[in-house]
Amino acid sequence: MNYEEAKIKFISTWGSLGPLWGINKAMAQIQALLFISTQALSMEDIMAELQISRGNTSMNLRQLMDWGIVTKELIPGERKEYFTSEKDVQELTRIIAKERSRREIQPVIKVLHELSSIKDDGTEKTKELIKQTKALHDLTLNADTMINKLVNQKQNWITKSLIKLIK
Amino acid sequence: MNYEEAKIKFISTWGSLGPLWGINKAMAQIQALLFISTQALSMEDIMAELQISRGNTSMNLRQLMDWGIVTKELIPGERKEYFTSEKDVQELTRIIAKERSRREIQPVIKVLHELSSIKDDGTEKTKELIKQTKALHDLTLNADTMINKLVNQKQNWITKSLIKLIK
DNA sequence: ATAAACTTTCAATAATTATTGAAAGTTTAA
DNA sequence: TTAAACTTTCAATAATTATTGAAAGTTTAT
Repeated sequence: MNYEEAKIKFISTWGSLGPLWGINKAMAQIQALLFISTQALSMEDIMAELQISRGNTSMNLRQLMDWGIVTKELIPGERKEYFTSEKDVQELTRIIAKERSRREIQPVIKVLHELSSIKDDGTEKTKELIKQTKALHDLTLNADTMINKLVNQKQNWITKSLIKLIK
Repeated sequence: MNYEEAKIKFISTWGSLGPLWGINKAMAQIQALLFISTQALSMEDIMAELQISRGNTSMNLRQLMDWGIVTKELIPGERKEYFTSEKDVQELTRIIAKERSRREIQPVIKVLHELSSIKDDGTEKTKELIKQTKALHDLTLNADTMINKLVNQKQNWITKSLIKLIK
């Protein structure tokens, strides 16, 4: 496998993994392309490389910038805007975990808490609802807290954690 | 908020969370319904409660059974099949984590490993590709290993882990 | 102020994914 | 063996989500 083949395979694999961490295919592919690029790329470059439209490129770049994964880079003397991706995988992980926690997990925790606090009318079904939503609330809250703790330790978090846990 | 309102809210909230852990809305809703139900439900019951078609119900129940989250329960003297969900959130977490690791994370790890092993032709771009796919490979592998370790400790895994990590 | 170089927006369209419902299939009881 | 009770399958359709491309917007140089 040569460089070009490997690059294509990387972009398509990483793109298909996108939905797993909650971003769409094009967005993941743009990020993948920038992630392995040795220099900042213009919108034209990205469009040409991924064969996607200008509008699509623009919108997805915007989203990636909102997430803080991609940044604009202005090259002196150049009119075009150039883009680069965060290159440190640890930092990438931190950003994604934090964003997903905020956007998706927190609201669910709130609802589960609310539901587990409804008035117990003494019926079996109400007791079950309270019990189970409470269990999910505790689990979700704990998992979220743990992920954030792990992810906020900037250095070698996974390695460190593994050593502590597995030993 | 009374029981009925709480039930509806729970099912819809949990349903919307489905995509986050990789299952579709109807599937998540069926699981949610069974999760808080005090007895096993028939296909008719599920269809009526969630207002979804027979085919949809059948297909999604099948998938949930494939995942090992829902089990058939045959009630003596009854012709219909009845369904129940795993009720223990820890066990639920273990099943989901294991399945997702197997179906989605493992294949990506394999590809990343393959890509990080291409021949270094000495060019900067190839070096960068190798370096970055290797970094992602290591991260993904470590994260996956850690999740599986955590999730296989059957008892109080999150609590235990938190104590170790935060202290 | 004007025009060239560039980016963003968004209505239209395409692609994907979920859902339906009726026909085909299966199981059980008599 | 037959028929009733039930489940599964799958082609058609609906709903959702992603993508395009051209018009509108913005910035910069002169």
